Amino acid sequence: MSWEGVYRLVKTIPRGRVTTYGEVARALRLRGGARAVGYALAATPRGRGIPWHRVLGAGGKIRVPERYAALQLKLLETEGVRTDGAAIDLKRYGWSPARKSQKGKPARKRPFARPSPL
DNA sequence: CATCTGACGACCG
DNA sequence: GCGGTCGCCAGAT
Repeated sequence: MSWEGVYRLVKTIPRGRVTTYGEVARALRLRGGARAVGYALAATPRGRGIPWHRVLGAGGKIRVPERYAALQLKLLETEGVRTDGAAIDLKRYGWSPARKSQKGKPARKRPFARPSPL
């Protein structure tokens, strides 16, 4: 219920791109921080087309329990996202969610968004 | 109402 | 680079 915001945002992550728990938390201004996003995704309702696999831990590390890790990698590879050894390269595939309208600061350029290699 | 249960991340030794 | 601490929240039992 209260995780709706998280699910909505996660659904906007483009195919072939990934973001992190931290990014999602900051975009939504969640008090619980990245942890809250983790809680939300842990309870992701199935069958709603929520691309939970596009959310990674800080540094692009896979952060799902063992039983889902292989599936997540498979889904990502299906979208053209290759793992760079221990983690996904955020410089390559990282995507920043649009933040909730800030006051003064007009969304400065993040060092994140980079042209997709696809 | 009390507890338990998890997909985090910054920081420190 | 690895392991521990700490802040944090909704839902199920």
